Amino acid sequence: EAHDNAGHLYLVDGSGYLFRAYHALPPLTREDGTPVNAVLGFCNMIEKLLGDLDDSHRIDGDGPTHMAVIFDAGRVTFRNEIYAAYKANRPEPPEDLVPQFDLVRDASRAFDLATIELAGFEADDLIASYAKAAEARGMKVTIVSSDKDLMQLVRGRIGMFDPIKQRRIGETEVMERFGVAPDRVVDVQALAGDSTDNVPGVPGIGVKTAAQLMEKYGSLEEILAHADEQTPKRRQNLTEFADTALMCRDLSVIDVNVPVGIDPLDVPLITRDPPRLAALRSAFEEYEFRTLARRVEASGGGDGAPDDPVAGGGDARLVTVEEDVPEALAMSLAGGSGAALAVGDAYLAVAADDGRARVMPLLPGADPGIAAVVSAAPWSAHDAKAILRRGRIDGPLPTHDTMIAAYLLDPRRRGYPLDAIAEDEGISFRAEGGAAEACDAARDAATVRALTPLQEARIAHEGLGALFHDIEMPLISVLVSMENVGVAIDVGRLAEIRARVGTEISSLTERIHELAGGPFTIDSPKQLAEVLFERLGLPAGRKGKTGYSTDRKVLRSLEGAHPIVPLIGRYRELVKLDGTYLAALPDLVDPADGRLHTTFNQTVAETGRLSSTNPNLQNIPVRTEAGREIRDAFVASDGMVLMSCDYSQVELRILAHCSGEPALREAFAAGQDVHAATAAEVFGVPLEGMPRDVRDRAKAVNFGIIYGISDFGLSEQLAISRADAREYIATYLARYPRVEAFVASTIAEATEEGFVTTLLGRRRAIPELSARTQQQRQLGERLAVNTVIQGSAADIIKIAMIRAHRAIAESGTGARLVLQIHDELLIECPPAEVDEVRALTVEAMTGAYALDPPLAVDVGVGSTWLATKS
DNA sequence: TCCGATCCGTAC
DNA sequence: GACGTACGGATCGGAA
Repeated sequence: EAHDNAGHLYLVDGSGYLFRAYHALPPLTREDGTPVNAVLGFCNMIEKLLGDLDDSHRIDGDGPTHMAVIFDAGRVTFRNEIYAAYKANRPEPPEDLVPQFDLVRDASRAFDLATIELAGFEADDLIASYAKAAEARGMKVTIVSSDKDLMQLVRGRIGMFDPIKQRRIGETEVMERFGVAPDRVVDVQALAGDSTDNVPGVPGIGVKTAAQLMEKYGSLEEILAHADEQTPKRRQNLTEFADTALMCRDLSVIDVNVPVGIDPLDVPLITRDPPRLAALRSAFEEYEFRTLARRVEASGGGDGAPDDPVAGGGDARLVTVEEDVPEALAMSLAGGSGAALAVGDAYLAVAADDGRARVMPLLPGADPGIAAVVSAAPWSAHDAKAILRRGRIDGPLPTHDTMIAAYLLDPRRRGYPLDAIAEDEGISFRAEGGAAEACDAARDAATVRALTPLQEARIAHEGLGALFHDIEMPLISVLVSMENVGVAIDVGRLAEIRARVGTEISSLTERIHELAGGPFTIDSPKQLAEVLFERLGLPAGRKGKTGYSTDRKVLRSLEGAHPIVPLIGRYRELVKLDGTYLAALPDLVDPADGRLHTTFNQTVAETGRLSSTNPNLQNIPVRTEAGREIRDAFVASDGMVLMSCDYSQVELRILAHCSGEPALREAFAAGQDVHAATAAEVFGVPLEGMPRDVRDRAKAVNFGIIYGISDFGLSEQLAISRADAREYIATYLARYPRVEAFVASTIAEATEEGFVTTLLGRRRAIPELSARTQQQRQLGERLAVNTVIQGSAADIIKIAMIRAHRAIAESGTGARLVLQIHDELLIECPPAEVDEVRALTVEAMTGAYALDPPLAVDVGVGSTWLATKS
């Protein structure tokens, strides 16, 4: 505030960066054999830093006024007097790095930067001292380093910049990393240890535990004083390692007043000084850094640094970039036939018909320009959902999305980056006339524009037009809406469950270690196998690539053989819930509205299903009691209820429909329990008084059919012999001959055509069917059958989502779609409107496709997600 | 320090 | 070798 004009000192951790650069770059020598890879890395970093800082200087007036590069000098410092082993495990520097120490100091001076080192002190100490001195003079300080040891210095006007990750580090980032304020980082490190600095820490305590303890007790001393409140093992460790921890903390503290030799504040930063540029250029030429030398030359000439002309590819088409404002952009698009859009971090680009691209700068956060442009004319884009979300809007929809089109044309790809898709179609653009980021956006927009007609033609040719235009494209705005709405979660409830689960995990850990005869990492399958099968002598079962399996099936077979086995099972269950849900979900709550906002991915699953990430809300537990507690923490927002609408047996209904199997269709028509009906058919057991386990076996067979059955898989699932499994399958197919025919014809057709097709025309190529090995071909057969069924179900629920979204919107009710979990739609609804919303959603879902047997939907209402499952 | 492979376990 | 589709956490070991 009062210090606006005091200046801004940048302190570069030269030694830290030199080592990083050395390891990051391949060996590289000058013609005379001198190694220079680390010097090159260093120069590139400084160059980038100065370039970036020019930008920031221009944008917010926060650029550096002073800059110094600090190096370590010598390997022995005053810390070795305190602790002889300090950094003792740090190896001698590699041979080809040593000669670069001097070169890099020269390079630093060539940049005309204050270049500082002092015998007996680490760079960290010098940095801390200068930072403190500058702070006292009211200056801002930025420490340029990736070294976490320096994070303790962050406070007020002192921040960090990580040149590797290119991000600023303030107090918030330090809190994220260590769970405590910067000035307490040393306490956490003393507890958790740090292998790179040979700091041992206290066994069994990592950063997370250390942060929890700090949260509770406030300081290392207090934690040690209250060791008796911990579990026995931890108490012992804390007591035993108390002295080490205290010493380590003292070693880690950077708080030194170094006798300053050169004051960096005496060296103001000059970036565009001609003599400096000349010196720099000659230094680069001496190192034979030709690219850097050329860049200096160019910047000295006064013109902006030109892009590498080769970068865009030899035959790339040229797009000229022009900056514009949203109003003008929207005006120019109005009445036009369509525009291709691309959004980068900072720019929206629009490709026009004349080979030019207009770009407009975007504000951070919601930029109203996006809404203006997408509303002005028909548009297309690559990943339109991302653009709509960037603009915080859910429409108007584009007419074409190149990412989704590419997915429909080939759902087997691992990803759909625009440049890769374009390259496959022989499309290549380069852009000129704007900032690098603007050019990137412009190039993407031009690419989308060129790609669109090619894809449209292919979509039509493959019979994918209806699926694309009537299902996948309209689905985009449904997904945008659902992602924006999010789902409410009771964080307090989660914390309460977590506390309970944590206690049980601790006691399980203790008892397991006791029974094993000593501590080990239970989470490590390798160590667990060693304990179970060697130390305890239990019979080992299956082997994987690296050793004996310890998965649930193996553990179950060991039940009763040793008391440790059930404890491990329970431990696994709770650790899974803790790590995957209880610990992770609260961090992903949006502070703006206290809700979880997942991302639905429309182009990942090869069958056409959606997937959900960040967090994945399609695998929230429901099967075990402990898991259900987590589902119970998903709640309706105030004054609303949750409504869950599930398709009943949708995949088996699709199987019945596609096969035309009368017995199956009749079972559905009669409203029977289809698994029980199957049991009656296959095992000859009367429906009345059907035993649970018989029904369950039939259920497994039904699922087996859907997954593409094999005797091996079914035998594993049911823990029966392969011969018995084979028998089950044979009987099933004999009782349901049309299912057998459907499976056979699906495989035959897939083999013939090379792909399968779902009810709505979605395609998936199955190259496995013409593979060399029988194993691969059998996999192909299973994929063929499963894809038809799972993919058709995916098509149908996507239609249902569009219909339900529209029906809800038109109803004027306050309901809204919240989640899709493959065969379920979760809706948030005002209680007074439950009946209306239930009716219209059921209609939207059952009417999505004329299936025979018809689609059926089960609905549950409750105040939590769990409660909807009556 | 980072990243991929592996193992394991949640969901439908 | 392992009945389908996903996502993600933890460990471990090699590479940068």
